[in-house]
Amino acid sequence: MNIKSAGERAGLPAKTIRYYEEVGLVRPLRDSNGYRAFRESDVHKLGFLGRARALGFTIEDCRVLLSLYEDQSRASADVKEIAQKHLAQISDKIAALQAMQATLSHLVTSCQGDDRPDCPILADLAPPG
Amino acid sequence: MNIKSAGERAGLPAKTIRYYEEVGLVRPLRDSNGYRAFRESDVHKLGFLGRARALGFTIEDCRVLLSLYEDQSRASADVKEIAQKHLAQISDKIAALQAMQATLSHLVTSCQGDDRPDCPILADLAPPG
DNA sequence: CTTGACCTTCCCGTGACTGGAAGCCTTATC
DNA sequence: GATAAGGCTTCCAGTCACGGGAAGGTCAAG
Repeated sequence: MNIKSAGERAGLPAKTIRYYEEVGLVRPLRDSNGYRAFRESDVHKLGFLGRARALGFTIEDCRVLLSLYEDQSRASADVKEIAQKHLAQISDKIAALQAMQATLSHLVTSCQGDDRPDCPILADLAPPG
Repeated sequence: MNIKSAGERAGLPAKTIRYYEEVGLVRPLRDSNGYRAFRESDVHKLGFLGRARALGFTIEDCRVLLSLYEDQSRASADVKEIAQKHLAQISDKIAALQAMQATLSHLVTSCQGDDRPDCPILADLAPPG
Protein backbone atom coordinates (compact mmCIF):
# COMPACT_ATOMS: atom_id res chain seq x y z
CA MET A 1 0.00 0.00 0.00
CA ASN A 2 1.31 3.44 -0.94
CA ILE A 3 1.71 6.31 1.49
CA LYS A 4 -1.44 8.19 0.62
CA SER A 5 -3.75 5.22 1.06
CA ALA A 6 -2.03 4.31 4.29
CA GLY A 7 -2.50 7.88 5.45
CA GLU A 8 -6.17 7.88 4.60
CA ARG A 9 -6.72 4.69 6.53
CA ALA A 10 -4.79 5.93 9.53
CA GLY A 11 -6.10 9.48 9.37
CA LEU A 12 -2.68 11.02 8.88
CA PRO A 13 -1.21 13.19 6.11
CA ALA A 14 1.63 11.72 4.05
CA LYS A 15 4.04 14.35 5.37
CA THR A 16 3.41 13.22 8.90
CA ILE A 17 4.01 9.59 8.02
CA ARG A 18 7.33 10.42 6.36
CA TYR A 19 8.27 12.31 9.49
CA TYR A 20 7.36 9.34 11.67
CA GLU A 21 9.57 7.15 9.55
CA GLU A 22 12.38 9.68 9.81
CA VAL A 23 12.25 9.57 13.61
CA GLY A 24 12.00 5.80 13.59
CA LEU A 25 8.41 5.28 14.73
CA VAL A 26 7.50 3.21 11.70
CA ARG A 27 9.60 1.31 9.15
CA PRO A 28 7.65 0.49 5.99
CA LEU A 29 9.17 -1.72 3.31
CA ARG A 30 10.19 -0.34 -0.07
CA ASP A 31 9.03 -1.36 -3.51
CA SER A 32 11.58 -1.75 -6.27
CA ASN A 33 10.68 1.74 -7.51
CA GLY A 34 11.58 3.26 -4.16
CA TYR A 35 7.97 3.79 -3.05
CA ARG A 36 7.18 3.00 0.56
CA ALA A 37 5.13 -0.20 0.90
CA PHE A 38 2.93 -0.21 4.01
CA ARG A 39 1.79 -3.49 5.50
CA GLU A 40 -1.35 -3.86 7.57
CA SER A 41 0.81 -3.82 10.66
CA ASP A 42 2.25 -0.47 9.60
CA VAL A 43 -1.20 1.01 9.12
CA HIS A 44 -2.12 -0.38 12.51
CA LYS A 45 0.87 1.36 14.09
CA LEU A 46 0.04 4.62 12.36
CA GLY A 47 -3.47 4.48 13.77
CA PHE A 48 -2.04 3.95 17.23
CA LEU A 49 0.28 6.90 16.76
CA GLY A 50 -2.51 9.13 15.52
CA ARG A 51 -4.61 8.44 18.59
CA ALA A 52 -1.71 8.86 20.98
CA ARG A 53 -0.75 12.17 19.39
CA ALA A 54 -4.39 13.30 19.53
CA LEU A 55 -4.22 12.76 23.28
CA GLY A 56 -1.23 15.05 23.38
CA PHE A 57 1.52 12.50 23.99
CA THR A 58 4.90 13.63 22.67
CA ILE A 59 6.73 11.74 19.98
CA GLU A 60 9.05 10.31 22.62
CA ASP A 61 6.08 9.21 24.70
CA CYS A 62 4.68 7.58 21.59
CA ARG A 63 7.91 5.73 21.03
CA VAL A 64 7.74 4.23 24.51
CA LEU A 65 4.00 3.56 24.38
CA LEU A 66 4.42 1.78 21.06
CA SER A 67 7.15 -0.45 22.42
CA LEU A 68 5.02 -1.26 25.44
CA TYR A 69 2.07 -1.92 23.14
CA GLU A 70 4.12 -4.46 21.25
CA ASP A 71 5.63 -5.99 24.36
CA GLN A 72 3.30 -8.79 25.44
CA SER A 73 5.04 -9.02 28.80
CA ARG A 74 4.71 -5.33 29.65
CA ALA A 75 3.52 -4.13 33.03
CA SER A 76 0.47 -1.91 32.82
CA ALA A 77 2.09 0.19 35.57
CA ASP A 78 4.63 1.43 33.05
CA VAL A 79 1.88 2.64 30.74
CA LYS A 80 -0.04 4.20 33.58
CA GLU A 81 2.98 6.11 34.78
CA ILE A 82 3.51 7.74 31.40
CA ALA A 83 -0.15 8.64 31.17
CA GLN A 84 -0.19 10.08 34.67
CA LYS A 85 2.82 12.29 34.01
CA HIS A 86 1.20 13.49 30.84
CA LEU A 87 -2.03 14.17 32.71
CA ALA A 88 -0.13 16.26 35.22
CA GLN A 89 1.37 18.34 32.43
CA ILE A 90 -2.05 18.82 30.90
CA SER A 91 -3.40 20.00 34.23
CA ASP A 92 -0.52 22.46 34.55
CA LYS A 93 -1.19 23.87 31.13
CA ILE A 94 -4.89 24.18 31.82
CA ALA A 95 -4.21 25.98 35.08
CA ALA A 96 -1.86 28.42 33.39
CA LEU A 97 -4.35 29.13 30.64
CA GLN A 98 -7.18 29.57 33.11
CA ALA A 99 -5.13 32.10 35.04
CA MET A 100 -4.60 34.08 31.85
CA GLN A 101 -8.26 33.71 31.03
CA ALA A 102 -9.34 35.03 34.43
CA THR A 103 -7.13 38.09 34.27
CA LEU A 104 -7.91 38.86 30.66
CA SER A 105 -11.64 38.36 30.80
CA HIS A 106 -11.78 40.65 33.80
CA LEU A 107 -9.88 43.31 31.90
CA VAL A 108 -11.94 42.86 28.76
CA THR A 109 -15.24 43.32 30.55
CA SER A 110 -13.95 46.43 32.25
CA CYS A 111 -12.85 47.98 28.95
CA GLN A 112 -15.43 50.18 27.29
CA GLY A 113 -14.24 49.29 23.81
CA ASP A 114 -15.20 52.61 22.27
CA ASP A 115 -13.26 55.28 20.38
CA ARG A 116 -11.83 56.87 23.50
CA PRO A 117 -8.24 56.13 24.55
CA ASP A 118 -8.91 55.16 28.19
CA CYS A 119 -8.25 51.45 28.47
CA PRO A 120 -7.91 49.28 31.60
CA ILE A 121 -6.18 46.59 29.56
CA LEU A 122 -3.29 48.83 28.62
CA ALA A 123 -3.30 50.29 32.11
CA ASP A 124 -2.79 46.80 33.52
CA LEU A 125 0.02 46.01 31.10
CA ALA A 126 1.82 49.25 31.92
CA PRO A 127 4.50 48.99 34.60
CA PRO A 128 3.59 50.32 38.03
CA GLY A 129 4.63 53.86 38.88
CA MET B 1 21.92 51.00 31.78
CA ASN B 2 23.40 47.73 30.54
CA ILE B 3 21.34 44.79 29.40
CA LYS B 4 21.54 42.70 32.55
CA SER B 5 20.39 45.50 34.86
CA ALA B 6 17.58 46.36 32.46
CA GLY B 7 16.58 42.73 32.43
CA GLU B 8 16.52 42.51 36.20
CA ARG B 9 14.32 45.56 36.44
CA ALA B 10 11.94 44.29 33.76
CA GLY B 11 12.00 40.68 34.88
CA LEU B 12 13.40 39.39 31.61
CA PRO B 13 16.60 37.49 30.74
CA ALA B 14 19.18 39.27 28.60
CA LYS B 15 18.69 36.75 25.80
CA THR B 16 15.02 37.62 25.58
CA ILE B 17 15.75 41.33 25.42
CA ARG B 18 18.20 40.82 22.57
CA TYR B 19 15.53 38.84 20.79
CA TYR B 20 12.99 41.62 21.31
CA GLU B 21 15.45 44.07 19.80
CA GLU B 22 16.03 41.71 16.87
CA VAL B 23 12.32 41.64 16.08
CA GLY B 24 12.06 45.39 16.54
CA LEU B 25 10.05 45.60 19.76
CA VAL B 26 12.63 47.75 21.49
CA ARG B 27 15.48 49.91 20.21
CA PRO B 28 18.01 50.74 22.90
CA LEU B 29 20.83 53.20 22.19
CA ARG B 30 24.43 52.04 21.96
CA ASP B 31 27.42 53.17 23.98
CA SER B 32 30.67 53.89 22.18
CA ASN B 33 31.90 50.42 23.13
CA GLY B 34 28.94 48.79 21.38
CA TYR B 35 27.05 47.94 24.57
CA ARG B 36 23.32 48.50 24.53
CA ALA B 37 22.28 51.51 26.60
CA PHE B 38 18.76 51.21 27.99
CA ARG B 39 16.81 54.34 28.92
CA GLU B 40 14.03 54.41 31.48
CA SER B 41 11.55 54.35 28.61
CA ASP B 42 13.16 51.16 27.29
CA VAL B 43 12.89 49.46 30.66
CA HIS B 44 9.29 50.63 30.81
CA LYS B 45 8.58 49.03 27.45
CA LEU B 46 10.25 45.80 28.48
CA GLY B 47 8.04 45.63 31.54
CA PHE B 48 5.00 46.09 29.33
CA LEU B 49 6.19 43.33 27.04
CA GLY B 50 6.86 40.99 29.92
CA ARG B 51 3.33 41.37 31.23
CA ALA B 52 1.75 41.06 27.81
CA ARG B 53 3.72 37.89 27.11
CA ALA B 54 2.76 36.52 30.52
CA LEU B 55 -0.86 36.90 29.46
CA GLY B 56 -0.06 34.81 26.41
CA PHE B 57 -0.16 37.52 23.74
CA THR B 58 2.02 36.69 20.75
CA ILE B 59 4.95 38.84 19.74
CA GLU B 60 2.86 40.29 16.92
CA ASP B 61 0.05 41.09 19.35
CA CYS B 62 2.63 42.75 21.57
CA ARG B 63 3.85 44.84 18.67
CA VAL B 64 0.35 46.18 18.07
CA LEU B 65 -0.48 46.58 21.74
CA LEU B 66 2.71 48.53 22.27
CA SER B 67 1.94 50.89 19.42
CA LEU B 68 -1.55 51.41 20.78
CA TYR B 69 -0.11 51.97 24.23
CA GLU B 70 2.08 54.73 22.87
CA ASP B 71 -0.66 56.21 20.73
CA GLN B 72 -2.44 58.78 22.89
CA SER B 73 -5.28 58.99 20.38
CA ARG B 74 -5.96 55.25 20.27
CA ALA B 75 -9.44 53.81 20.50
CA SER B 76 -9.87 51.37 23.39
CA ALA B 77 -11.99 49.29 21.00
CA ASP B 78 -8.83 48.34 19.11
CA VAL B 79 -7.20 47.06 22.26
CA LYS B 80 -10.32 45.24 23.33
CA GLU B 81 -10.62 43.48 19.99
CA ILE B 82 -7.13 42.07 20.23
CA ALA B 83 -7.75 40.91 23.78
CA GLN B 84 -11.06 39.31 22.85
CA LYS B 85 -9.53 37.37 19.98
CA HIS B 86 -6.79 36.19 22.27
CA LEU B 87 -9.35 35.18 24.87
CA ALA B 88 -11.17 33.10 22.29
CA GLN B 89 -7.96 31.29 21.42
CA ILE B 90 -7.27 30.65 25.07
CA SER B 91 -10.75 29.18 25.44
CA ASP B 92 -10.16 26.92 22.46
CA LYS B 93 -6.91 25.66 23.88
CA ILE B 94 -8.47 25.04 27.28
CA ALA B 95 -11.32 23.11 25.68
CA ALA B 96 -8.91 20.95 23.68
CA LEU B 97 -6.81 20.22 26.75
CA GLN B 98 -9.88 19.43 28.84
CA ALA B 99 -11.04 16.95 26.22
CA MET B 100 -7.68 15.19 26.42
CA GLN B 101 -7.82 15.37 30.18
CA ALA B 102 -11.28 13.81 30.29
CA THR B 103 -10.34 10.90 28.06
CA LEU B 104 -7.00 10.30 29.68
CA SER B 105 -8.10 10.56 33.28
CA HIS B 106 -10.87 8.09 32.56
CA LEU B 107 -8.36 5.67 31.07
CA VAL B 108 -5.87 6.16 33.87
CA THR B 109 -8.38 5.42 36.59
CA SER B 110 -9.48 2.29 34.78
CA CYS B 111 -5.92 1.00 34.48
CA GLN B 112 -4.79 -1.25 37.29
CA GLY B 113 -1.19 -0.12 37.05
CA ASP B 114 0.30 -3.41 38.21
CA ASP B 115 2.79 -5.81 36.68
CA ARG B 116 0.25 -7.50 34.44
CA PRO B 117 0.04 -6.60 30.74
CA ASP B 118 -3.69 -5.87 30.54
CA CYS B 119 -4.07 -2.15 29.99
CA PRO B 120 -7.16 -0.15 28.99
CA ILE B 121 -4.95 2.77 27.96
CA LEU B 122 -3.18 0.75 25.30
CA ALA B 123 -6.45 -0.88 24.35
CA ASP B 124 -7.94 2.51 23.68
CA LEU B 125 -4.97 3.62 21.60
CA ALA B 126 -5.10 0.47 19.51
CA PRO B 127 -7.06 0.72 16.27
CA PRO B 128 -10.51 -0.84 16.25
CA GLY B 129 -10.81 -4.33 14.89
C1' DC C 1 2.43 10.31 -26.26
C1' DT C 2 0.81 13.20 -23.07
C1' DT C 3 -1.49 14.45 -19.03
C1' DG C 4 -2.12 14.30 -14.33
C1' DA C 5 -1.71 12.14 -10.10
C1' DC C 6 1.22 9.92 -7.58
C1' DC C 7 5.83 9.19 -5.43
C1' DT C 8 10.82 10.47 -3.95
C1' DT C 9 14.37 13.51 -1.45
C1' DC C 10 15.88 17.88 0.21
C1' DC C 11 15.65 22.28 2.31
C1' DC C 12 13.34 26.14 4.56
C1' DG C 13 10.02 28.10 7.86
C1' DT C 14 7.21 28.03 12.04
C1' DG C 15 7.32 30.75 17.71
C1' DA C 16 9.78 32.50 21.00
C1' DC C 17 13.16 31.84 22.70
C1' DT C 18 17.69 29.05 24.90
C1' DG C 19 22.44 27.34 24.86
C1' DG C 20 26.89 27.77 23.50
C1' DA C 21 31.14 29.32 21.08
C1' DA C 22 34.48 32.92 20.00
C1' DG C 23 36.05 37.12 21.10
C1' DC C 24 36.13 42.12 23.00
C1' DC C 25 35.56 45.27 27.29
C1' DT C 26 35.73 46.46 32.14
C1' DT C 27 36.66 46.03 36.87
C1' DA C 28 39.09 44.17 40.71
C1' DT C 29 42.97 42.04 42.62
C1' DC C 30 47.78 40.95 43.14
C1' DG D 1 51.34 45.76 34.62
C1' DA D 2 49.52 41.09 34.42
C1' DT D 3 45.71 38.36 35.24
C1' DA D 4 41.27 36.58 36.24
C1' DA D 5 36.36 37.08 36.58
C1' DG D 6 32.44 38.66 34.78
C1' DG D 7 29.78 41.25 31.37
C1' DC D 8 29.16 42.43 26.80
C1' DT D 9 28.99 41.48 21.60
C1' DT D 10 27.66 38.58 17.40
C1' DC D 11 26.50 34.42 15.19
C1' DC D 12 25.02 29.64 14.79
C1' DA D 13 22.36 25.68 16.18
C1' DG D 14 18.60 23.47 18.45
C1' DT D 15 13.92 23.14 20.26
C1' DC D 16 8.79 20.44 18.62
C1' DA D 17 6.15 18.26 15.17
C1' DC D 18 5.38 18.91 11.38
C1' DG D 19 3.87 21.85 6.60
C1' DG D 20 5.11 24.10 2.13
C1' DG D 21 7.29 23.84 -1.90
C1' DA D 22 10.91 22.70 -5.41
C1' DA D 23 13.08 19.38 -8.55
C1' DG D 24 12.61 15.23 -10.48
C1' DG D 25 11.22 10.00 -11.05
C1' DT D 26 6.95 6.74 -11.83
C1' DC D 27 2.61 5.10 -13.18
C1' DA D 28 -2.22 4.50 -15.08
C1' DA D 29 -5.58 6.40 -18.24
C1' DG D 30 -6.98 8.21 -22.52
